[in-house]
Amino acid sequence: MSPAAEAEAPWARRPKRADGRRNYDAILDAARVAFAERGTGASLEDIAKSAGVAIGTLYGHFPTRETLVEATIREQLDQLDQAAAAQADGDGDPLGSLTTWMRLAVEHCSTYRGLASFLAGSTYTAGAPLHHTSVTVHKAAAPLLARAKQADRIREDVTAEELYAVITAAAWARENSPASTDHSVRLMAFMVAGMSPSAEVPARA
Amino acid sequence: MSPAAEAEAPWARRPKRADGRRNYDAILDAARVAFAERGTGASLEDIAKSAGVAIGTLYGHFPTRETLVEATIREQLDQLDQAAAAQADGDGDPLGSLTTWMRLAVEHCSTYRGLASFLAGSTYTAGAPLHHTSVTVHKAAAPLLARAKQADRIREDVTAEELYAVITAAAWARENSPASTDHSVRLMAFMVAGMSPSAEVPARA
DNA sequence: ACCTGAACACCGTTCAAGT
DNA sequence: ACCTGAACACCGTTCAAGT
Repeated sequence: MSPAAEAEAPWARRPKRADGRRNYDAILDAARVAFAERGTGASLEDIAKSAGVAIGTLYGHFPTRETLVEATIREQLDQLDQAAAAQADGDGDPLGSLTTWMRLAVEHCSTYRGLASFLAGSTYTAGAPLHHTSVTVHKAAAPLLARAKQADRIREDVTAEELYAVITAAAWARENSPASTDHSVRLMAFMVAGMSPSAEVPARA
Repeated sequence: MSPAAEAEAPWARRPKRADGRRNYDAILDAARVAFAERGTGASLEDIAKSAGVAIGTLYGHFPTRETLVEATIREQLDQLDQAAAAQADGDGDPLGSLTTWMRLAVEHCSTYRGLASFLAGSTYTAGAPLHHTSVTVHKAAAPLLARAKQADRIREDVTAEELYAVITAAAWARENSPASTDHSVRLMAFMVAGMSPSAEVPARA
C-alpha cells in the first residue's frame, strides 16, 4: 500500500540500450516456451540458458519469478481488456457478451500451469507484480457485469470479486484438465447458470 | 493399469517393527504440520528434521512426496467415504444430502495448499498414489448423485467426473482464498444451482 | 547502463554402511 | 527390517568485477 509501489515499477520497463532490449526479449521468448512446457515453476537457469544469457542478466531484468510471469502475459491481458471494452460498447445480448468474454478470460488465465494460482494470490497483495493485472481484469469485467445485471440476467448480489473467483477457478480447472476433456467449459456453464436471478442460490451471509 | 500396481502398495503400510512405526508416525505428524503451514511443497528435509529422523528414513517410508501427501490425508478420506454412505442410506432431502457432503469433501480436499492440484492430477494417472483416493471420492459420490438425479434435483447429464471437477475446483478456490472471505462456498452454491434441471445450461458437445 | 559467472545456500534424491 | 548421513545433482539468488 506504499505510494512508492504505485509510483513506478522498474521491472515493468523494457531496457533502453539495444543489447538490453535484445536480451530482455530473448528471455521473455524463452520463458514463454518453458512456462508452456513445464508451468510457471520452470527452471530460471534453463530459461537463461535457452535465451543465451547469464543467470545474472535474467535477474537484472526480472528480480522475481512473478515479475517474469507478469511480463510474459502482459500483452494477452491488454488484449483481454480491449475485448471487454468492445463487448461493453456493443449492443449485443448482455449475458452472451459476458459469457463470451469470461471464456476468453479463462483461456488467458490458464495460459500456463500455475498461472491461476499466481493470479489468485496477487489479488489481495497490493505490492505484487501481478496485482495490477488482477485489478485490470476486475475493472474490465465491471461494465459487462453491470450490463448483465441491468438486463436481469445475473443476480444483483454477485460481486466483481466473485466473478474473478469464478474465472480463476475455471482457469485452474482448465490447467488441470486432461488434454482430452477440458472440464472448465462445463464448470463455467454451471456457474453462469447459477448466477442467474432465477437460480435457487442462498443469499450471502 | 498394470496388475502389480493394483496388487500391493508397499508405501501404504505402516512398518511392523516398533521403531519403524514410531518414526513413520512422527514423520506423518511433522508432515501434517509442515503441509498446513507451507503447503504440500514444504521441505522434506525440514519434515525429517522436525520428526527427529534422518532424511533417508523419510524416503524409506515415503519414496515420493505424493505418497507422503496421501498418507497424511488417508484417514480424512475414509471419514468422507463413511459420511457419504451415511447420507445415502438416510431418507433426507436428496439435494441437501448431496450438497452437505460436497461441502465436506471441499473442506477435506483443501486441507493443505496444493492438495487440490495433487488430487486433480492423479485422477487420470492409474499408478499415482493418490489415484486410489480420487477413485474413492468418485465412488462415494455416485449414490448421492444418483439419488439427487432420481429426485429431479440434478441434471441427468451430470457425470461423476464433473462432480469431482466441481469439488476440486471449489477446493482450490478455498486454498487460494484470503482468510477473511472464503469464495468456495459461493462458487459451490453457483455450481450446484447450475447443475439443477431447471437451470439454462447448454448440453455437452 | 548493462552483462558475466563464480559463489553460496538450500533442497531433492540415492546409497553404502551400519544395527 | 530398518536407520544413518555423506555424497551428488540441481536450482535460486546475490554480487564483485567487467564492458
